[in-house]
Amino acid sequence: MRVTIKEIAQMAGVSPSTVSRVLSGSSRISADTTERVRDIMRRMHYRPNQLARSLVSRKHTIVAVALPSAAQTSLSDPFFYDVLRGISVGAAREGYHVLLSTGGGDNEDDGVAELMHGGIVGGVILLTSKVEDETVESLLFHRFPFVVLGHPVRDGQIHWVDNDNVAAGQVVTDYLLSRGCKRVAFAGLDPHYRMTVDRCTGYRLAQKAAGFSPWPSAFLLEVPYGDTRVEPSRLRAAFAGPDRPDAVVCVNDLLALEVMRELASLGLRVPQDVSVIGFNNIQAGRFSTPPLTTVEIDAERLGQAAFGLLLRALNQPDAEAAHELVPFRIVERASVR
Amino acid sequence: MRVTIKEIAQMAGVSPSTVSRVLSGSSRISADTTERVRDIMRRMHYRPNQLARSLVSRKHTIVAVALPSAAQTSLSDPFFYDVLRGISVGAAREGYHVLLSTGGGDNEDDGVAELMHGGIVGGVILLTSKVEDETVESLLFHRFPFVVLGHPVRDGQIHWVDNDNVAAGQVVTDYLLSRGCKRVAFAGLDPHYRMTVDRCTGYRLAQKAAGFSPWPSAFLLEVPYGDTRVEPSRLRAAFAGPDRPDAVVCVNDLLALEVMRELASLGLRVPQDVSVIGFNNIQAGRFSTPPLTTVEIDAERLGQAAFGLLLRALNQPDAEAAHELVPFRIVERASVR
DNA sequence: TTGTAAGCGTTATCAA
DNA sequence: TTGATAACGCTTACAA
Repeated sequence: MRVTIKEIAQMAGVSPSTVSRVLSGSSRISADTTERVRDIMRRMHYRPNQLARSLVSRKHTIVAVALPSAAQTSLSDPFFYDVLRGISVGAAREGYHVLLSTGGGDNEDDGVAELMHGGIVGGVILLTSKVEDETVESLLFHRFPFVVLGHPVRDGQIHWVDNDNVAAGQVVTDYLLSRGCKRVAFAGLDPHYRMTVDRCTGYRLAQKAAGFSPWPSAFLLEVPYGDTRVEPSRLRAAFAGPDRPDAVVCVNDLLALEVMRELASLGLRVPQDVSVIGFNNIQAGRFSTPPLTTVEIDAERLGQAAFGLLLRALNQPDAEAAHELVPFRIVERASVR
Repeated sequence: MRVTIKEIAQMAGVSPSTVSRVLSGSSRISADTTERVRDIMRRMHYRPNQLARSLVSRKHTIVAVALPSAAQTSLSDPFFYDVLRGISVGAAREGYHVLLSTGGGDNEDDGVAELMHGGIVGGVILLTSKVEDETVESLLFHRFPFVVLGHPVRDGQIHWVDNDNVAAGQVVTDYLLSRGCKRVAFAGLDPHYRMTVDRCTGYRLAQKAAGFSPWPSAFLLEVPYGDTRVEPSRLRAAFAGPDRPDAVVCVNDLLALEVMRELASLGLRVPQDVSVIGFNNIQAGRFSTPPLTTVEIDAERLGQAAFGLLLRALNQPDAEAAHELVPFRIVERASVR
């Protein structure tokens, strides 16, 4: 049997409420009793029962992280782990616990609804890359604290953290151009996913700003989100003639790695013939040949920032929605000439 | 305000206990009321408060995963992600939630103690690779359900899952020998970590069984657990003379990748001059040059198995300690000749 | 088949 | 500065 507040009270010869006050550091308790109670708590290895505690106080010490419904997908993307680490670090520092929610198996809304009404957690961080309106609407309706990781489409009164993906797309393209590339392709656009759209927008802005006449439409390689490779025939087509691209911006590292592989099989050398750059700075990019130049988006910091905003939302439920942009930086390796 | 069991009861014109019985699917309730109550619950989007529920029933719907104290370390090893995925998948299927515990920052025992006495979780899976006796003793003493992932030193009455690391070391070495390697080195032994010791034992057994006279002691490269590379000078020494190894078994992939890199800088070709094999099958191994031959230890399945055992421990607290060995297999790529 | 009442371990509101 | 007492939302004997 676990030791409870009552037993501590009895042993100390005080009432449970006094013990509770000691626990919460209430000032209006004599130093004497405080001392005595503290001592007994230590000796008995007493820990307050968090369940009982939050049941009555309505303060929660757990926050949930909602992963995209397909646990299989999300938990194999290193990106999510870095984010998760950031969240746990932030949470641990503030005495919070992190609950993993993989979407319950059924639909995602259901998983989040369960979290909201289940009473276990006080708030939730949505990692789901394609935030479904229904989920967000429902969260808002119930005034349940949440933060979205990734710039949502409807970004009115909601907390979110993200990189500035437009800027990132632009910076990356500028970088390529500054290294002498003249014809830059873009791989990985999926119109349904804002992140890919934003990076592509940046790419276009950079191109325009540099005064290039539009590149062939074959340079824009769409890839359904989550797919790890460009359809080979389309890639080959884009890189066929003499007017082929001399660089590719890839929307994530995994895609970039596969593109490099495909390029090699076409007899094109990276970076001599084609420069390649990715996003996310995954571990595998350090070991490829050549090592992949990429953008460090600082997923861990994204996670920490997300937790930070959630904490704020928890403490000041009526504060205005906040946003946070986490800086990124290019990691120069050898896949760009 | 969240809808509670009382309101449902009132709306249905029954008592709270009746609603509770409907909730738990008690048989002794008329089909009529069951129907009516169910209907109202649906319409009101009612969800039982898990906190209140487990407070009184002493049944928990959350299990914890205790990561090694240094969250930084563990959450950057892909192995842990795969394990985590396995655990969440298993948990989700059984209606459980997974709580991440990064060890609270201070010492690890403290984190686990918090979990035990905090009343939030019903059991814990220890991922901590170097299980500290104190933690385990304390868990046992309090009869708190737990499962260790990794074969613990003192494996008496405790649940654990693991690969058969001795067998794995043996199979891997046999594989190398069968491909014509004659002088096999071993990198990554750390006497404090059973996993590395076991794999090394297998390596030795295979060597002996194949009838080789003992290889030079320089072939045994110790590396502190967690370190990602062999000390370069020692590696160079081992691969100096004409009697250098023609193969290396590396205790994990990251180490193998770094060894390959180092070997290249010594002017040795993989696999023509030296064959390299790793463990864990991390993503980066697919993209190295040459792609890394490795052992798939099925971390995800380890995770699922761990949850399975924990579930059993939760339901039958007095059952005997169970162990489970998860099969492994060699993933043949190009780093072995 | 259903209701009443007690209690899970804590906090919070009154009084004292 | 402290102590009763009533919740929090639920389950579960014990009655009816």
